[in-house]
Amino acid sequence: MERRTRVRFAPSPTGPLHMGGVRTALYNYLYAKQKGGDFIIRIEDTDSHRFVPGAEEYIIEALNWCGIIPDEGVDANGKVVEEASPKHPHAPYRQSQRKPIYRKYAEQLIANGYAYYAFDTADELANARNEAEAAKETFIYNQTTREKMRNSLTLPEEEVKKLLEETTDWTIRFKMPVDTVVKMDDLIRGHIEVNTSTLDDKVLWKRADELPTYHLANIVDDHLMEISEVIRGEEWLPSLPLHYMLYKAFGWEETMPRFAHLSLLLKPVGNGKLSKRDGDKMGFPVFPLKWTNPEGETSRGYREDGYFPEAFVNMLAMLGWNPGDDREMFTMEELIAAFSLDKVQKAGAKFNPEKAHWYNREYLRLKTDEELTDLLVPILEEHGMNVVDCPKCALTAGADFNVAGADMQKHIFTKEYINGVIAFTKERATFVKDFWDIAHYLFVAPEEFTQKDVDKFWRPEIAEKIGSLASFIKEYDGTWSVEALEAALEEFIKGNEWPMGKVMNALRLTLAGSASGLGIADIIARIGKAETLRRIAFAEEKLN
RNA sequence: GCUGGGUUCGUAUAACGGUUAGUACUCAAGAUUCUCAAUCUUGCAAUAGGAGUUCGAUUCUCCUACCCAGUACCA
Repeated sequence: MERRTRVRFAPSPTGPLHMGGVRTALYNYLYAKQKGGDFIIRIEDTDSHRFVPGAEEYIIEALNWCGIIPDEGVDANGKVVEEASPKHPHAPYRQSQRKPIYRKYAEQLIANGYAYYAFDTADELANARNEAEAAKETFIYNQTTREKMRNSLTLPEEEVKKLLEETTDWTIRFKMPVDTVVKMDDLIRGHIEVNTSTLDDKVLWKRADELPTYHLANIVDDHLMEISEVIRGEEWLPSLPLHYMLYKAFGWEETMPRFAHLSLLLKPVGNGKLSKRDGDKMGFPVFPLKWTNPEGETSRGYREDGYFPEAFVNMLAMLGWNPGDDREMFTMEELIAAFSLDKVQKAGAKFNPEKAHWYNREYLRLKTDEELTDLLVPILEEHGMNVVDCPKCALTAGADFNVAGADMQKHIFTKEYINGVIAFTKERATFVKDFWDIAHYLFVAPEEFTQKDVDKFWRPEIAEKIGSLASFIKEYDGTWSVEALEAALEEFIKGNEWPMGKVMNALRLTLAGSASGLGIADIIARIGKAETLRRIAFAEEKLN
């Protein structure tokens, strides 16, 4: 029997989506798209105490930034769907709004002997745990202890009835069978067996807020929404037997989804899973987008740090999955075509920030100069630069453009100029914002000079030569191009039998403020003759 | 503690039971250049340990060690 592929990503809106969560969503999405199926978003907000404002919106925006677009559960405006429609037949997709659905399923379990009412208060349970702890044991609410607790299995029928009507803090618990081996299959991990005697009687439904717990809501909704595969984090593996038992108790074994448990993302060094703390300490984001929590604390995001979404997604996809060959660069389309659950790694993957950088650099090189120009313009404007589309448009009245298209005095630059800067500095950058650090002196003249380089290169015997060099540049009337200038400078310096390296470094110091950086001819060709002479004069005055 | 999962260079990973255990990132050296990057070349570096099955084990089985998760009226 052919079953339509329907998978879901079911986050809990208790905070920003962690990059591990993004990976889970991504794998679900890739799987669904490859099979021509549906990728559904469902919000699991059954814990009324842990709701965080803005978290749901954040999650959807983050997935959207990554290009992980849901087919169902979220509408075109990025809102979680509340009203059923042909495209979203299972609305609402927020579990808190599905509240009325769950109780009858819990009651059905009781009617069939798979669950029972439990009247133990939070205090009673806490006491039982403390006592067990004192005796160096772990309290577990299961077949060995439920006989001693207050529930519908131990209390007289009359009292149960009374408590159900008169109290509001009871729960419905699953009655875990004794000594039964649950045989499970995981798409990634293979066959797993667990004995039910090691499991406890999980709470399925709470009278206090009339909401189900994760386990009940999850099974009921996956069934109702006709989910074919559940791809989720490894933290759920221990509850898989319970979920199998629930499908069986409901009589839904025939349509039970297949399960795949993904390993966790681990911290780059040391042991343990990746946490926000690691990111702060080592200088990388753990969230896709910047997040400000209700207390006002902010966490950096990949987007705000300057990562391209394609690079972020590509990097994430390769953490714990491989295509079976040596390819490393994948578009979303290529990922969809190549993805396979049996190539997903069983062990947890340590996140490597350096590889993330590498991916961004590769994607930056793939962008055209024009695309990068558009991305760089806002950054230049933040630094006080003015960017115009063309030398002749209205805005540029009064500007005096050099041959490269820049007015260095008024800080007005044409897009063509920026384009040219990007073209020859592209392979030095990892992020778009790097262009400023790499080439800021192609926009503004240096006012300070690196002391270390001054000490090393601004020696009297060299400094005196810079003056003659300035005269040479002033008199130069050849082609104003990188190649011609480079040849002319070399000929002049070598012709005078001056030390090439020392003179050039001293010259770069005057032009760029530092001895290391872009090629001399590259700088001069772009800033123009007037600006070159001005900078040399300024440096001579300041350094001599 | 108990239950479950996991273990190939520093990291991510490849290898029908038969390879000099491959690739990428990082790192190092060399080439190149006016410097710094970039680029190119080369290099460093791994099957957790022990038994067993087999002609042969990274691959299959068991034990040990270590790591991770779960052990909530949280998801």
